[in-house]
Amino acid sequence: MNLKELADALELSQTTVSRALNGYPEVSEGTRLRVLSAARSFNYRPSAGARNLATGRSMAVRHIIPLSANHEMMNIIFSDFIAGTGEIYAEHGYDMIVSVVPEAQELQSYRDAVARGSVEGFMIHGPRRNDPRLPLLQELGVPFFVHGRSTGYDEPYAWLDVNNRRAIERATNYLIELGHQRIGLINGGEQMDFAQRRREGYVTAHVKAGISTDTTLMTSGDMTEPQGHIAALVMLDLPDPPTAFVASSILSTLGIRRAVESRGLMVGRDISIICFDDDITTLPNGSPAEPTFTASRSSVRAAGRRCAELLIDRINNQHLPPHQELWEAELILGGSTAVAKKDKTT
Amino acid sequence: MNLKELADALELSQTTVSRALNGYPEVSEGTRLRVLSAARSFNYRPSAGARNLATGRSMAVRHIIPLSANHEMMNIIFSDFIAGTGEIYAEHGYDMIVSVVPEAQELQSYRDAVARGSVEGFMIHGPRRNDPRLPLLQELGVPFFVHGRSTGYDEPYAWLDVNNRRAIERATNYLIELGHQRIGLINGGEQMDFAQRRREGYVTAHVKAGISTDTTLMTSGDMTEPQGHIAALVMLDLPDPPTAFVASSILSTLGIRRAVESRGLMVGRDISIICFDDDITTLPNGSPAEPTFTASRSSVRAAGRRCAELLIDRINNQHLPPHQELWEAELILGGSTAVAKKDKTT
DNA sequence: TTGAAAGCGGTACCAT
DNA sequence: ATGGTACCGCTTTCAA
Repeated sequence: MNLKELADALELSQTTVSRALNGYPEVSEGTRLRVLSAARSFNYRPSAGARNLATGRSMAVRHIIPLSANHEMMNIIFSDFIAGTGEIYAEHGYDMIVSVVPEAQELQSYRDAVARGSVEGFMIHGPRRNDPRLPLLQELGVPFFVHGRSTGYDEPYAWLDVNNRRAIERATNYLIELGHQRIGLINGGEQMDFAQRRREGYVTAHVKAGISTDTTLMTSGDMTEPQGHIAALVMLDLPDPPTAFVASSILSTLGIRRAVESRGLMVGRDISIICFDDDITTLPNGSPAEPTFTASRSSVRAAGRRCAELLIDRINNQHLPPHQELWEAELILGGSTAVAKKDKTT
Repeated sequence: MNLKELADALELSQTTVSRALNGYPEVSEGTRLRVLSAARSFNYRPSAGARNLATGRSMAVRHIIPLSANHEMMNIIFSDFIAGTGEIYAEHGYDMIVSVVPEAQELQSYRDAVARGSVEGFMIHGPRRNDPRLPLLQELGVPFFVHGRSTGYDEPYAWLDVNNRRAIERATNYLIELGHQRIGLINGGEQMDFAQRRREGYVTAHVKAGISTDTTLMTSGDMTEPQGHIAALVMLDLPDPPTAFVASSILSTLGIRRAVESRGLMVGRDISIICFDDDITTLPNGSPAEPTFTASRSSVRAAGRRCAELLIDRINNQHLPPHQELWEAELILGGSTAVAKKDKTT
């Protein structure tokens, strides 16, 4: 069923039917009702392609995911983030196109999508320092929204980020206040901007407390269970091992806990852990009432929802200066932190 | 740059340019080369909407993800699966549209997408028993491909599934051969067809070995770390606890391991575990050389790739009978299984 | 081998 | 308040 057929069935012109369907005011209430009910009964939907062509709007946004040896992108966080964005897009009638492309073609994919007019805006995942995508999109003049930030790109652009530096600074500082002096950092891959910021927060807390940092206590990599496990084992076996850990992900944290327990130590008694908790649906941090881990928490799903809203705003208000939003993570007290034991340091 | 402008620049007709670009044979080699090089230098791409309208093909497939209290769909497995499908779609020039919709609107979303002509086919995730999506799509006459199967729907349809029943039967049987008599099943949500099949495999192995099953040793739910942890704790505290576990997910398995260790027991010595391992990128089962857990393994990412290929085949060959493909999981021997201790049963 | 022109299914301007 | 019609940018039939 297309517009012409619907109009014929109603003995009206396509114009009137189109207007009625799209909520134009100049249609009489009577005909509007007739049209609406006929459209419903025929299950009429305007053709996406035709509308796209006629209006120049595709009602679609694109998430381009590079596929590479570096799998940071397609990680466990991704599904919660796009669950959040997808919800909002659907509410606003937008389609979410997820393109998985070889890393070498990543930038060209942006160009192609713009040239084909298949998309009204882009969501940028996992920005790196000096991320080449931002100047490219600026040059292409297409709306985009960044989940995170890219240090080194100084033009104004639209983003939402968690205050990763402060979150980890606070977390680290909390451990320091508990008396910990040797704190291991098990960070995400430091090509990621957020991981850099977290490391800065970790370092800043040390500097402010007058504690020197130790590179043997700082590691980074893909945020997986084995990564946390291996990194923690190495640190625990140092001559002067850490009494606490700060971790970038709850997944790494599961590995850290295993390492701790395998050394006959107990988390929350012998060893403290604070992690960054993205509040992932399938990786809950214990129950809300009783968090397993003390954590700096910020829901990545909520972030997805907000990013999607802001991308849509951006699309509809391209003349406005880009909106930027910084979220503070929440420090959640769980069972994984305790006052440092004094037996080592005294 | 559109076709008309490109044609004008080349002093050719749109027709010829279009033909040259689309590889029609009647264009002379000379003009074809000229056209191709001009298209490249102008970075010309045909408008997606216009082409869609003219050809009736949208070059897009849709994955509809219901959003509900039941979050099984948007789980950690999802990201690897769509990483796989996305790769293939991109290679074939298809867009992957991911729609996240409230559960109540799920079926209507299929109707809408078809009516709007925005899609050439659907990928069906996580089929349940008597899944209403299959008859609906059959009725709509649109190509679809099912990752998994739906018991209770008897028309032929295209699917790819892992032989979940046999995988878990073999896993269970392996434990039985090691002397285990009390084996806990920590299954995924049994509204899912695959979870039902896994339970059948578990039961079958018991029946064949002449061991009676015990409902206190069978549980199901969302496949998360806490689920595995809680379920395993409950079973370990039974008067007659299991000496082994079969788990549906590596995520649950992490929780089981924690429960085991918290009772002062050791995995692979006191307690054996076999899990189903989807070979998730961010949840590797140890290293390939040294798997942490004995597991029944089948890569969900590879499945995604194959499903996408088969969906595209289906779209291009709708007259053919639907292709069906059953994969056998591979039994991987890891460090989590051992001969049952005799102290309890003798 | 090339070109003219009629759609594809809408939207939106200009009339009435 | 309603209708006629010229696009939107491409593909494809028909003619030359």
